[in-house]
Amino acid sequence: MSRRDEVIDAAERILEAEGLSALTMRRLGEELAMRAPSLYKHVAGKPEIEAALQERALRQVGAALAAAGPGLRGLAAAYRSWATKHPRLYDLATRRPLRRDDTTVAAEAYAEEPLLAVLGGNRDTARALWGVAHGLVDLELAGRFPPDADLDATWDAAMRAFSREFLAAGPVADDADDSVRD
Amino acid sequence: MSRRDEVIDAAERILEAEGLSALTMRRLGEELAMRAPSLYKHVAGKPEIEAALQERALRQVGAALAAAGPGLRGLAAAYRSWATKHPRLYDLATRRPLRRDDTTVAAEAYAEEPLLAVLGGNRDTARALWGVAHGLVDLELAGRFPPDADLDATWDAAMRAFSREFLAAGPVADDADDSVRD
DNA sequence: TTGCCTGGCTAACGCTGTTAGCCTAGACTG
DNA sequence: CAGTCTAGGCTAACAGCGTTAGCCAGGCAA
Repeated sequence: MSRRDEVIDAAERILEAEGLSALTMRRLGEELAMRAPSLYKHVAGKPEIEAALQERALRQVGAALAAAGPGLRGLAAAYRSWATKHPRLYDLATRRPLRRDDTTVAAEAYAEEPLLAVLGGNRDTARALWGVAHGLVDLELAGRFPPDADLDATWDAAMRAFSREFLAAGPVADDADDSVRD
Repeated sequence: MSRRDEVIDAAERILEAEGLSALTMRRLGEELAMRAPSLYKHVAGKPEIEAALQERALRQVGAALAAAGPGLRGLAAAYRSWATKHPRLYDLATRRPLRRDDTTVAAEAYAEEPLLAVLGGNRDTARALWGVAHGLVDLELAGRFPPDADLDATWDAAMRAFSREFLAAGPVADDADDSVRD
């Protein structure tokens, strides 16, 4: 494992355990038993570290989705579950612009794949679905729903809506209790 | 207008014109022809300024929604339009935890009102709808959709799904081209 | 052996939010 | 009218941030 990978590993460890504000170059150096400026021998700067973590997060999400239970609800549950288990990583990965280079774009495509598979390749509905999932997770993680909100019910409402839409829109095998077309 | 309000005004101006990274205490002082430490005579610290801006943003969103065109699609269009016109304010308002005090909670309720009005008071579906809208806007603002994505089509797919769900769920008068029930 | 490159180090810079402590102008009070 | 208090400015300074410059030891290659 290259020294650079060790740096990224340590960054991930600190981020998950102590949060984004603890992820400083000096703290990172401490974790690796070196001084902060020495990190620059292995890494261009903090933005590069963050981009690497974004890429890792995308790959992890992709893997979680690929291993998800069947259909729309399985996908949604896997998404929400991964995000709430790795809130800081999710936060870093989605709450700031993605630096689009070859590796991040590849990771992005990888994460998107299971969605498209379920949706028969319909990109618009896939994006819409991603939108709900991200929106609900994002608001939940930011503590924007009132404490007494029943989020399971909220997700249920959203998924009910979307499974109808996808049934209407194209070839999706989900919990088909309905067949609608317009 | 109190001196404190002038500080918040200046902060809003700087945020909208120059972005979050430009919103520093020294820059803010400059805008008000004073030194940064003097700001602390009017405001407890930067977090308070940010919370005040969050509250303003919520009120503005609420007003935009209240003035929106009819039905679900009007609401969605108004939401997206406000957010893309005030990306930095939207960002600040939604991408970090809300400091819940009396004024922010009141502002939150105010912003939520038009949603609940359209949805006949169903909070779960309202939250789900908020989730999609926020998710799509958030991903758009963060530049997470590929440059060639047709976001109008994406919003359309989402709104189609949701108008069906709401028709099914309860008393909503929207662009009713369908009637589904399960 | 000599030279070079890798990967550590210290010192320092300019930026951030924030605190301590000083001072002055105006208002209020005896 | 004199005295006091306070609101609201100021400078100096601190700790922490990301980052750069420049130095130096160890290992490897010619």
